[in-house]
Amino acid sequence: MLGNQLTFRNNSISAQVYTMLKKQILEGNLQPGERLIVLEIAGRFQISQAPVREALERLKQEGLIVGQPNKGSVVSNITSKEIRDIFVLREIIEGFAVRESMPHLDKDDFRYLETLLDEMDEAAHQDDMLKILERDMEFHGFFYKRCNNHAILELWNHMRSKVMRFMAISNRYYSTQKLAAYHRPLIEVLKSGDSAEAERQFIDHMKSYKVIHLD
Amino acid sequence: MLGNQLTFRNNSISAQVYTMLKKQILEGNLQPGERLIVLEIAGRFQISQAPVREALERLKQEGLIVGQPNKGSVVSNITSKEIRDIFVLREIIEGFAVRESMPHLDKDDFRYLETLLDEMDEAAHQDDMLKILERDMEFHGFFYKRCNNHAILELWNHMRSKVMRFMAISNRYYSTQKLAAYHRPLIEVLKSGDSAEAERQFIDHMKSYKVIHLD
DNA sequence: ATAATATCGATTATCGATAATGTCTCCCAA
DNA sequence: TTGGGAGACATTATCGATAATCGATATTAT
Repeated sequence: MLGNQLTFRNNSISAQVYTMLKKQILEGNLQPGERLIVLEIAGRFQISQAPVREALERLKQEGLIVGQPNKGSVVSNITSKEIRDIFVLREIIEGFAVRESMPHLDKDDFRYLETLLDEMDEAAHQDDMLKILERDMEFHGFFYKRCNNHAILELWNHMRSKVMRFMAISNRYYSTQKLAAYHRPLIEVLKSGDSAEAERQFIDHMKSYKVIHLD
Repeated sequence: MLGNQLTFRNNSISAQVYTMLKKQILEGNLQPGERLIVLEIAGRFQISQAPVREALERLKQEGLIVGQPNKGSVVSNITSKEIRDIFVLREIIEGFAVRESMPHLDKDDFRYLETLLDEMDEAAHQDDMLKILERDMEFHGFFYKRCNNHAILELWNHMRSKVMRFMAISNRYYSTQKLAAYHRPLIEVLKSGDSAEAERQFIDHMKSYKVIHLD
């Protein structure tokens, strides 16, 4: 089920377990409802329970797994209501993030964003759903990083896991072929410098996401 | 330093340690920079390291403590930039939360909010700073709970720890005597049912907080 | 037959000990 | 004088074992 091996390079064992489990969950290899049993995981990687417990604790905090005391953990389910809530929140926040970051954007930034879209197209060509998603997250995350508000960046990191996971689970892959194309106009309006219009377009973009993924 | 005893009632040991440490941090009894040493805490409560480590892990996730690997944990510092960021975020979110919850408010809700303000006044009379803060958080939290958006509620819970902690640490207690009075007009506008005006007033309220606490 | 209780297997929660890591001091040599 | 390395110490990270808990099933009493 989890084929990978731990590499034991720089990080602590618990960090490696955490990273590996998170990856499996985000990519949908570990399905909602699937149980995560401490001794079993520890046995598979030839490690003791402690680091596994620590990794699970972190995942629990992030909401990727849930568990009642003395009853173990399962990969959490993610309802479309939850995702809808997140998209509503994004509508509110992302406009702000774009507006705030715009004044600081330069040519390199635009080039970077365009690179992301190119890679998205490339990934679409290879039907690499995960890569498409990652680039999409990176594109939007860019503004959260640049809006100079740590609370908002933190919020984004939290939302991102859930959004990625939902997209990876829900098999609504249609339209991801055209995802890059949907984004290109956004770069244009950013270049124009009209921040009110940019904010409006990002919000519309957000709304169309909701339609694509939730209706 | 930590006088309390664990009660060993319903909850797991780790949950009790977590609750107790969190309380100490939020109330400012554990100051930023203070070290949290696993063996020392375990020794004080006559328990082993495991539950302490688990509690610290949770606090770390919440941002109440920070620590580098192999170097232990200290109570995190909280900068006024961070708080400012949070207040900016609240300005954006709280208006929405109020607007969304307004249609569902009834007489009991208004009464409840008024009770909170009464208790706030009472606490001010007793110079019970902590109680004032708790009621303030409860007042604002009310709308996050009622806006029917789980992501926003979660966000609030996260912000709340930091706000409470900052207020408990910063010794800017002035004006808390009048805090309830500042809130009463908000209830009036809620009763009026004019949601655009309510949103506006809550945002203003937010802005005046910023002034009070950060300038 | 049914309800209450005892037992069992699986798993988590907790324990106490050992290994690994980082920090500090002190000593010595360049 | 100073820089750097050997230890000593403090602390975390990891370990493997035991205790506590849960759900299911078997057993007993009525």
